[in-house]
Amino acid sequence: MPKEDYVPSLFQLFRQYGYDGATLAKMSEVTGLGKASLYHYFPGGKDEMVQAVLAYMEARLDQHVLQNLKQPGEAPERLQRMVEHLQKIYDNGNQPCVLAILLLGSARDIFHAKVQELLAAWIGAIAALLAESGMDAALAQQRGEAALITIQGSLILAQGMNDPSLFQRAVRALPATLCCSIDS
Amino acid sequence: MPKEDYVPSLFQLFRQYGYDGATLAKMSEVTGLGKASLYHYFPGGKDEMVQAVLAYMEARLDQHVLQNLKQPGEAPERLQRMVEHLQKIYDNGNQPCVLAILLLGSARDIFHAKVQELLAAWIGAIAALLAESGMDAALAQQRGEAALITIQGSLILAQGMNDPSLFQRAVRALPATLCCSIDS
DNA sequence: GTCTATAAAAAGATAGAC
DNA sequence: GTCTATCTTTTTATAGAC
Repeated sequence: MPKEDYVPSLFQLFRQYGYDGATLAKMSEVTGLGKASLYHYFPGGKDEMVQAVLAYMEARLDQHVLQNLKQPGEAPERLQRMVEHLQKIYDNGNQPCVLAILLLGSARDIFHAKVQELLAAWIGAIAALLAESGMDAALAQQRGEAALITIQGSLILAQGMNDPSLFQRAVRALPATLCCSIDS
Repeated sequence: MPKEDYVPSLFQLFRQYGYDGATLAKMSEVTGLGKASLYHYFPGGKDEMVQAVLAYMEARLDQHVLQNLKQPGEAPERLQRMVEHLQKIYDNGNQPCVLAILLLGSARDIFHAKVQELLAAWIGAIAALLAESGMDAALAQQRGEAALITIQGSLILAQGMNDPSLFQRAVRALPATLCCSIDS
């Protein structure tokens, strides 16, 4: 089996338990591999596994989010497609974001550069879309940041209040809110 | 020394490293106490320390946030006072929220009930303030949730983009946004 | 490639002296 | 109340057989 086959399980594990909480014992459990076999696929150990997980997240973002933002169509429709894919990636608000959990906690320093890169690309793609449809560039950037604030914040709150609908409602409102011409 | 004197150091440690990342060695370091002394103050070990940290967070929320929301005055002014205290608690966006880091990761199940209680009280206080100034109760609740989404999301993004001003701008906009009468 | 076995280090926790 | 010393368990990581 190519090692990519094990990455989705590890992705799920790291988003749920974080860097310190995801032990080799749990990895062994979710992949069905012995500890020694994990080191066969990932000689660098835990850190290399997280890098693979981040690469997997990057690919999902590219395919399912950024690509949709670049498709033809009106801005709200394109944002609408992004929102639909977000629901899948975050299981309708039931699953946390792996970027957030890697930013908080002791692993922050190790992976911060990559996480920042992914967040910046995401924000930039939304800003580009809005600017393309006539919005002022600075405002478009602000709105891109606001979109990520809403996504990350609603995921946290959905976890905290045990209410995934908080995430669903928040992201469903995004297409209209981001394109809205009034106020800051 | 009463054990309360050590809680602020532990609070700082847990918000930075999370449950799994905050080891007894680090606790010993930040408090200046030996491991055995930590168990003298907190016989229940790590979990009891986190509970003390959450109680400390609850007290800060009560004193600095909820109390200000209940003071006399117009709604935007009262929200403004909350925002000023938030800047202190989160060090102008440079420090993460202990509630968020305890929600993400392996400790979620242990402390979820308490974290949910604190989030709910916070949301409820904002909703009560808005309802008091004439807003529809359901909308006020939505706005309270939106406020927490913005706070938590902007803290995540401030960490991720290494830009505390993301938090500062987001929370400074809150008083006007929450009281705004248009749209949803 | 996958396993068993094992080593080495770190973490959580306790006993008992002072 | 604080410490040193110690113990137990967990975690990370590797060696080597199949």
